[in-house]
Amino acid sequence: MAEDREVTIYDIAKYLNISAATVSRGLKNNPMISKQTRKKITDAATMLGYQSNTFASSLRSRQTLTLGVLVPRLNSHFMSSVLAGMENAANLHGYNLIIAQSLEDVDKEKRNVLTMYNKRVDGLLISLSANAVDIQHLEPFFKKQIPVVFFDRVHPHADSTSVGIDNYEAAYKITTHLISQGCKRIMHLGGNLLRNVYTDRFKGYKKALKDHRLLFVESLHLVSNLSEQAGTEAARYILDLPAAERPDAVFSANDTAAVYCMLALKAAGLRIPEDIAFAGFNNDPISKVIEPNLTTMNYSGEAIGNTAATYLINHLKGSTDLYATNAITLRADLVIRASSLKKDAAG
Amino acid sequence: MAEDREVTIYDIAKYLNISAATVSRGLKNNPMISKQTRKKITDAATMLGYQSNTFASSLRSRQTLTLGVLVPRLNSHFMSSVLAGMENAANLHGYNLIIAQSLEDVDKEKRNVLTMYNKRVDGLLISLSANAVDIQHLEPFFKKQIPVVFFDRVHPHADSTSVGIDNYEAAYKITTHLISQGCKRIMHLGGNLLRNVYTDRFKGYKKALKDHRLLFVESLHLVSNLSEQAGTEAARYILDLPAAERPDAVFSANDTAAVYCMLALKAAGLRIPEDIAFAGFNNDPISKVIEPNLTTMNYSGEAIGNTAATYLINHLKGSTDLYATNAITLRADLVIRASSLKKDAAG
DNA sequence: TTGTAGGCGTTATCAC
DNA sequence: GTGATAACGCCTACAA
Repeated sequence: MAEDREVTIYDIAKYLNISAATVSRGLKNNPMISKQTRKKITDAATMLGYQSNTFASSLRSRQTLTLGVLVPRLNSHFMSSVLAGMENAANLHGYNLIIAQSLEDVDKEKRNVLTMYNKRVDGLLISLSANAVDIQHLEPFFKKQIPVVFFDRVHPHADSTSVGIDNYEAAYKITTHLISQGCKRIMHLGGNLLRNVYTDRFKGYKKALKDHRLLFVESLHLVSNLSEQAGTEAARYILDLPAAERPDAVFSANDTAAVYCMLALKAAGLRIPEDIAFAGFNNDPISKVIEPNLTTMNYSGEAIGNTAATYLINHLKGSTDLYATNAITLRADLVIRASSLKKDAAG
Repeated sequence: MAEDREVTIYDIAKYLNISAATVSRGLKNNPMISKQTRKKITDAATMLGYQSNTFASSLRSRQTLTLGVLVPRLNSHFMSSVLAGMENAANLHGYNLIIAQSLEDVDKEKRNVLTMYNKRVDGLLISLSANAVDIQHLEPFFKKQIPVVFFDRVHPHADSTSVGIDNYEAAYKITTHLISQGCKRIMHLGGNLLRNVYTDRFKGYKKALKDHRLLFVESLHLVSNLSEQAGTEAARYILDLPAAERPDAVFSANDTAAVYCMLALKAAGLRIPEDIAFAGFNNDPISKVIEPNLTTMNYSGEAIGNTAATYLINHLKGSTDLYATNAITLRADLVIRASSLKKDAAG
């Protein structure tokens, strides 16, 4: 019963007594074909239940209308916002997304890159895994001139563009804000220094200290994966410090670590911001729920995703030269909330 | 300079003075081919920079090693966990994920279904949009016997399987728990009743009321999209109620609405759980950050995603009959936290 | 164990 | 405007 062969343009052609070439053209609304036949074709197509075979088409036309997306982890608030933004942009232009995660593992990242290549994605959107030392594994793409756009965790490369925010400036602003609140011993919870987002935040933090004549203290710089657990451990670390060496503020490179650090310190009886002020990064939903609300850096994951995908697609459509722009920097705004308002709390 | 033609199995064949067929076999580790030639082939492949063309292969072999994933929204904690679980399972078995979101819009969902079909995904994983009345639009898949697995927001269909939790029982447990704490006027913040997850939670809630001789009160049943805003509006609604008609507990069908409702009520001076107890659903990260911590239903999005994808893949590989199982129900556990512990709070 | 030949469904290139 | 024909890169009977 079940007819297994696909309905092809040949079936339509036969049905209408015209050539397959004409059907192919008619289906794509090629203006060379008369309005009449075009209508006949589309009608016959729906009535025969025709559905175009994308990869037969891809094989011939050398484009897949598919973008590869490679992220460290799928399940973070920030990343899912980015994906939502990308999906919107892609969908708008008739592109699809094929998505994989590296789980912060370069080897998996490498395999994924090759898979994307084998699937002949038209372009690649990538945010690097924590421990990727270089971008050697992207060579196949560069060699074949398949456009690559980095987002968030970027890496400079002549044949690509990066989309992100100015992490240096953002961290500088946050740190300066804490200093303006009277904080003098500001701890930094940072991420893996192989990634620009974390080195830049670290540098911005140090520069702000320096500009305000505060000493950078090694023991107040912790590097971790910024997970819930890392936040809790940071709290333990702080509590174990001699009273005189305790920080009077914490600037965390993400909200998760900040919030879990706060929770543990609160449980230990410390008052925030009186005893210790806090600032995070990302404007994650939890930053608006924790008490006191967490001062943080707000920037839109959706905007980053949308921008990166749109830029890539425009390039593919030939309306933009990918290499005209090396970096696209989106805005990030300091959102001041109670967790860092030492002066108000005192007053 | 840039040689634009792809490196194909013919290039390898020519290079080694063997036939393309042998190369094709060798590349797939076909045991018919001698170990020696196999090695020669793979060596030549890497040295020539060969990368297999997936869709040329797909065109011929009629399988894409790609699964379509269709979700209402990408950017929720639950959904991104699901995706992470699916990606793990898919990756493990050599499958890829092509992902799209309907943004709760049936029409977009319909278009996406067709795109997935045109891309000839080997199987479809779908969670329905809020306002999908039927699953007429999945017919192409059913007709062609392409397996479909529903997850979370499911829909009964003879030719598919569903993966989710027992929402009815979960809601029953939650409501019973609130009743056991002495609550008598329990409000329910529910979602769109077209979706099983919300009708089942609603039914479980009503059944628990009935079993404990409590009246179901229409005015204590709100239907919304369960967003932050919906939570805040629910609080407004509660505050506007005459004192005698106010609920003494709220069971929300998700944590987001619960938490934003709590925040607004707290801001208005109500005490939780003394004045009004709370329970949510999902065990979202915010439920552990809000004060008091939110009682909720815990179930793993990753497990759901992983199970759904694994099941689908096993079916594709022929090791499972898709229709042997109509529904896979994963466990969900009540996580009791301070927000619902009226008795403790009183004591 | 390997080679030959034809076809998967579409589109590009010429013709007319 | 439309038609013939040859690719695109790979796989798989069948033959050797």
